[in-house]
Amino acid sequence: MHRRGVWDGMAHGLDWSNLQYFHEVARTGTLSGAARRLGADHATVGRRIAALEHSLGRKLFERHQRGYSLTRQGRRLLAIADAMEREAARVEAHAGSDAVGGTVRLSTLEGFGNFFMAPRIGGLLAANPGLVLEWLTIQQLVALSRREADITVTLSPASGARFRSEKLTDYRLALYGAPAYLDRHPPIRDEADLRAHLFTGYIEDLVFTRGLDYLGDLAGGAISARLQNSSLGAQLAAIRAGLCLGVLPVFVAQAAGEGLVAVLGGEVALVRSYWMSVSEDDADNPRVQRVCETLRDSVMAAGDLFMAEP
Amino acid sequence: MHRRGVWDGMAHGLDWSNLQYFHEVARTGTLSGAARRLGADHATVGRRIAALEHSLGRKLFERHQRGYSLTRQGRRLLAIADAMEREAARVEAHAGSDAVGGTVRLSTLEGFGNFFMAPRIGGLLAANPGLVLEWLTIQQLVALSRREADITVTLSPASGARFRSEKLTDYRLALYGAPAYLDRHPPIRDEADLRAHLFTGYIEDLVFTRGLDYLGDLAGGAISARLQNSSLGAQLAAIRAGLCLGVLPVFVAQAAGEGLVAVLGGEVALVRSYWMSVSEDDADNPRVQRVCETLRDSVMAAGDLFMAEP
DNA sequence: CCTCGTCTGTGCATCCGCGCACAGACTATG
DNA sequence: CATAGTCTGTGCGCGGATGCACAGACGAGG
Repeated sequence: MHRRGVWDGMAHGLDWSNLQYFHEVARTGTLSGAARRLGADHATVGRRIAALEHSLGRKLFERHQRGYSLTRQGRRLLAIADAMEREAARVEAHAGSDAVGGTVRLSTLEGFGNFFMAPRIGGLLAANPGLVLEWLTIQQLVALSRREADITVTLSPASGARFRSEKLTDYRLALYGAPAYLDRHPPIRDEADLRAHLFTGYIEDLVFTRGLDYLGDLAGGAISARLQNSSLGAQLAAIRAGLCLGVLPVFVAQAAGEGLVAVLGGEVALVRSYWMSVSEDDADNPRVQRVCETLRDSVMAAGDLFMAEP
Repeated sequence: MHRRGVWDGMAHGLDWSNLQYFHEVARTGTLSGAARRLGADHATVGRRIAALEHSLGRKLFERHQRGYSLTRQGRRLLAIADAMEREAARVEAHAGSDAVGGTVRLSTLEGFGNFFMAPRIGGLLAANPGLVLEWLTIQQLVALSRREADITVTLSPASGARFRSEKLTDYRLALYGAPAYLDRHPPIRDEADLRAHLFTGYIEDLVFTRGLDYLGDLAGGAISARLQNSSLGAQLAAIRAGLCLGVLPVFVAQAAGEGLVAVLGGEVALVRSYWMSVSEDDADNPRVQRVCETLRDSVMAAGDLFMAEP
């Protein structure tokens, strides 16, 4: 068995160092400049770029006499490398702060957080004067690390044994449109009629969280969204303004008030679930428990709001 | 000059490879397991973990006879490494898709996107039947790479010469509360009265986008938010529900309709700006231009909505 | 108790990636 | 035209990181 060489790539996945080199070359535009910043030789940088291109099977740079310039595919990769760089920068920044005083960090999906929980969180703050709540509203695109927050609410239980997960509730989704939109179009009688319509939905490429690809479940998957937005709030706004149809949780539509009509009421029946997860380490922290209880109790008190008929 | 060694760390920043090794050890819990997955020897993995700890000056793992377990500081680092891992995974996933047919990717801040532009985007889609719009609603926490989208709307012009930026408009912000909240509390006559109140705002740690730290500008910086949320929509919901006070763009408050009263109307006068940036490469793409025009025209047509008095 | 399988930790010889040095090409400045 | 300062690309010799082998410790299972 021979040793692993640069050109073999790694056994599993790629070498993050090469991405780091790539990022620096893309930033500075030259091998030499990147080499200076990395504390390495330009020859080394060139070799690692070549290795990365080889392992991806793609040309990332246009070799030019005066430097390197990104190809189209390189530009796409740079967006990702940028994101990694941003994370890496946090290592040094956050290294000192050990955080935590009276703060609890909670992360929830947009629908549950903004349209259900936000108006109901007052009691918790009133009853606990020392408590500061840091609340991340996450969109489907950022499958945020569960370690980033003390408590997370997501669509599926946390994998791995380091977390305790419990189901909060199931909830129903339905297809909605605005009266103005429905008046302008012929009546919709069955799923087949849907194909002629304009839809909004999540951005397909970015759907990490499994279970948010609603439209695929409709009309045999023949529907796709021409207006794709990462935010539920934007989708709601577009539907209410009468631009298009879209799938919404029933409780979100109710919270939004007037201006929404369920299309094909009974036929389109989607159900998803909210799960609450808390890290094993924090499970017995009283503050964290307090917040968990509030979430649980609020869902309980809401009765059948989540499973209501549209 | 001697060569750079593992123990020296890098000249600038840390070695991403070491983070990759760290991530794998944290995941598997053993050096040997990580080594197998990485296609390396357990001795190598152990040395690199030691090097990372040395360069950070922190102990990341508890050495145990049966494996490695994370320390408290290691757990914090893992959250970051997880995020990097997630990005790295996209490299291989996205490597194939070269995207782009008739799609344009747009990213906007939540206020501008969800509360202004979303209801006004219908004409663009109607006039361009082939166009698919991928629309990222970004929150303040994710200072998303501008390369991630074809067009971005942010609070400041893009730095660097690779982008063309233009100012869309200034906009005004004011302090709002719900009638129910204001009725329950003594009248607010000047900024000093604000100190007794409960506020919502962005998560302080995560404010990357400069210019979203509204509360710091009020009452001499003596105010801080006990309810911190990364999403404007959630803050709006909390304010409307009468839980607290908060700063909102005036046009957002107007779009939200009833249930909001401006506090200290004239005195609290905050102004920010929206900038639209487009990559140099895409500037002459007709589809991209079409979307840019729509944004420009919509803002223009809105008249003084953005600078309206509360 | 013994054996097997797993884990970490540590010398040691080896080899591969590294920095170095130099060549060739282009630009800017005078 | 000449010179100085960039840049990339390519051999070459070297040394440090790597894989290997082995020791020691622990748990499971017969």
